[in-house]
Amino acid sequence: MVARSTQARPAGRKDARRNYERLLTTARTAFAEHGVGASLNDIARTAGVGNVTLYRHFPTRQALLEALLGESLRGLKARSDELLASPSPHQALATWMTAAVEHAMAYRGLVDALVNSLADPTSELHATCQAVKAAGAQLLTRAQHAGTIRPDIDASALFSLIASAAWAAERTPAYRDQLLAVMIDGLRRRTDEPM
Amino acid sequence: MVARSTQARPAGRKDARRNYERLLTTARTAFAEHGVGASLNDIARTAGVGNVTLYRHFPTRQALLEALLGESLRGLKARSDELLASPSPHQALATWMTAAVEHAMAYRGLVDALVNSLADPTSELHATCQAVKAAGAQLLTRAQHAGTIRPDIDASALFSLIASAAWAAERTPAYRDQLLAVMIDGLRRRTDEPM
DNA sequence: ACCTGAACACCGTTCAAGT
DNA sequence: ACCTGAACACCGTTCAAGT
Repeated sequence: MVARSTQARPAGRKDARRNYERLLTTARTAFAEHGVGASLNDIARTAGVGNVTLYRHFPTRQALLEALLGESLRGLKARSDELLASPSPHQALATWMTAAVEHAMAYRGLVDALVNSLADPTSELHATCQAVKAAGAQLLTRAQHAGTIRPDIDASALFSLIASAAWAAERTPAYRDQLLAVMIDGLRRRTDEPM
Repeated sequence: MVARSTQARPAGRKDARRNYERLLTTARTAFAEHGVGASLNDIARTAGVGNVTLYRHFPTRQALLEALLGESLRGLKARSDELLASPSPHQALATWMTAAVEHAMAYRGLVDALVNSLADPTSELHATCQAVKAAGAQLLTRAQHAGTIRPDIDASALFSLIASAAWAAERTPAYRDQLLAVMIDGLRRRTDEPM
């Protein structure tokens, strides 16, 4: 298990640390306003920093996202651990899926970045997304073992489902709960064939 | 009902018509290769045409997409009409949803464009997407009337669901059928509460 | 009427220097 | 060590002219 901390706040020169923090807070507001596609040059400019300084600290956009969201996303693992102790495996999975969708909607366009990074081992977000997927896998297999969730679904399919819900909910927020309800219901193991 | 034909092939000067056709075929292969985000300047260049010529024929990227896909997308309306005559309202909806997902996956990134255009009345794709949504609505309400589909879903939610399936399937094609199966199953009206 | 090449303001990325 | 401003090759869009 290679769970090394990605919280690598630089401990070097004082101005370097100051620039690092300024970039993070500027990026946070820029992403919140313009989505994850916000101009990086713009972020550097409003942070009062040369653009190359931004690139040195965060070589890619995904590195910046990891620095901003890694901690929160890794919180989904802790949430999963908690829920594993709850009485209803089915309800635990549903609750966690809802939380995961919320996390993936932190910024406009974020879901795309998350899904892309899961498919790209060189992405700085890759390990984080894999951890989220693994956290979901625990709850999924427990619910499958309990017999309430269809057994043909694997962790990757669950991740895709959550991502697609977040993607749609980002565009039509009014339908967020309904879309999630449909998907969670669709995961239920079929016991009847009435139609 | 404002269903005027959008097949407005220009009937003016001969070179204008030739450029129009060249742009269409070039755009088709460019979108197929690079997704709907393909460079428009590049398309004009390889079509052997000035970039402004492209913009005159197709003021926006969505206008180009409409010219390329409008006919095929409007085919979903015809398909819906056919399926309205089929014996099983439930199966008819499921079949049409599958077809709609396939249509939305014609080019990489297309689903995004379709969903955006549905929310934007000024888009050249707007009317086409609304027609698709309306086609789905017919099958939806028939199935709801038959009692097999949950009654709280409306046409917009169905469109969101189809779009999200297409979005996810574009990234993880191996799960396409499974994601669709989950969603279609989730639309089923709940008759039991076993859990 | 319809066309084209060049310009414009952007983008992410990389350069050559500065202290 | 760490920084910056300027350059590079792109993008979509618009310009001033051409025939």
